[in-house]
Amino acid sequence: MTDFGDAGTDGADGGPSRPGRGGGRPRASSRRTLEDAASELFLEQGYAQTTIEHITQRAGVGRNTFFNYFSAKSDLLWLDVDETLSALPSILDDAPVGLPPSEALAQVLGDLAARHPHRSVPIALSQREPMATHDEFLSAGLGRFLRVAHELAGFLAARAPGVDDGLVRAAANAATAAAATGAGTWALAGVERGDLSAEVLRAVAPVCRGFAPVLDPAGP
Amino acid sequence: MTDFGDAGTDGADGGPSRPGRGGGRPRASSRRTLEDAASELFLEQGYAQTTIEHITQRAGVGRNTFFNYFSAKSDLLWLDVDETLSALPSILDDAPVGLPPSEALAQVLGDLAARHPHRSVPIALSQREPMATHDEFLSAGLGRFLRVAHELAGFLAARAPGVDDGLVRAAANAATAAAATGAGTWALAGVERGDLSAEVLRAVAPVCRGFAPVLDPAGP
DNA sequence: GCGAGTTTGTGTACTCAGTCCATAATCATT
DNA sequence: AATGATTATGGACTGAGTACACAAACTCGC
Repeated sequence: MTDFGDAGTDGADGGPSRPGRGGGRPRASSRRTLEDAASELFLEQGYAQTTIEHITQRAGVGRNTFFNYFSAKSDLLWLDVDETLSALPSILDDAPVGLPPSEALAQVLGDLAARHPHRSVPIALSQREPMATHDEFLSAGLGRFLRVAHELAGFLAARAPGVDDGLVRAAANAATAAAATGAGTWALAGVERGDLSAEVLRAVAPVCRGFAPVLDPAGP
Repeated sequence: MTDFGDAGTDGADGGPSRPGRGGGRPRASSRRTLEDAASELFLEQGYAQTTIEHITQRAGVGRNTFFNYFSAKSDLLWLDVDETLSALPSILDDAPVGLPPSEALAQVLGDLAARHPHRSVPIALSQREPMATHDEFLSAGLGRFLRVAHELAGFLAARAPGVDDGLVRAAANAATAAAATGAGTWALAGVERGDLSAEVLRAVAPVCRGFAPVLDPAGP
């Protein structure tokens, strides 16, 4: 359950707090090493069969070091997703102010999807069959879902003042659910998947259309 | 992670499989006892501080008996919710066939909410502050969300043949998210909350309106 | 160089959820 | 009774996550 705000757009760091960089023992370049070891092991034997000890052994570090870089095993399932999601705040800032809220909502989610690296399907989904609907997968997924929805709700509340708070949150949650659905169908579409952004927009558009009369100030 | 199909509309049983009832050691009426013990303890000391051993000790049964009735500690957070959700299949069956799919979707969710006992706020939400966004809460919540959404998607797919499967799932997921949002605001609305069904419909209606042009056969 | 402060790595020990398995208890049926 | 089915229970185990103390490695000021 990392904060997904620390994934960094460049792959430089992440992991323990490194505020001013004032000295101290240097990292053993462990985070990337751990990610790679975990990816290998998940491919070889599956997520459930891979223990944290396995991962740290292959990475050549102690077991506790794992928790210096990740707060849960399930974080490993969403590595690329977290990096993409970390861009959400800046995308929200960049959204043009002239746009009606319902359209801005769709555009923001489309832009976020466009930022995702092509062909990068999260391990969570490649490991979906063996783990079915098991707890870690679900917990980690909903945690991310709620964070996105919460940020969107704040965005909408600022752009659509005066609108009932319950409806704002309903719009944010429904849009997030639709976006996640679109991303899911894209990820599971096999080798020749199309554009992630297009798929997300296709799923989100009806939701935004439906909430337009509620969110937007005055219809045309 | 019980199947939430076994909660039974009458409070009779639930727990281990009891297909034909052909004899065998009778239950020590433990399920209800466990529920009560857990509720007391959660109120007294909070969810996180209450271990399964505490619950079973107060209930006067062995620790393993707990897992005869619940598959996870987090099941205790959603007791009434599970009972309400178990009515979904029959509600789906009873939905009038003449209705356009988008309207049937809204009606089904409203009917489901209407079935929920008044004033019954799930423990999950009363324990929300102390446990914040902790894993068990999230995992259990998303599991239930996905089951509802999956059933709705099947319902919609049958009622709206020919519609793209991705859009059907997007509609089901978005509607479920909106419904859950409505239920959440209702539950957190304090002492004088209004009608759950009305709150759910208010949140779901825009989603269904938005998906109407996609789902319904031929607009007027 | 040398110590002070800081950050990361790591070993030990612990709690607790959840699983597995063997066995005892209690019923209905024959 | 003997049998079969079902539930209760105890013991042993795995593995995630936490807490804590301490060692290792670096920077900076002196």
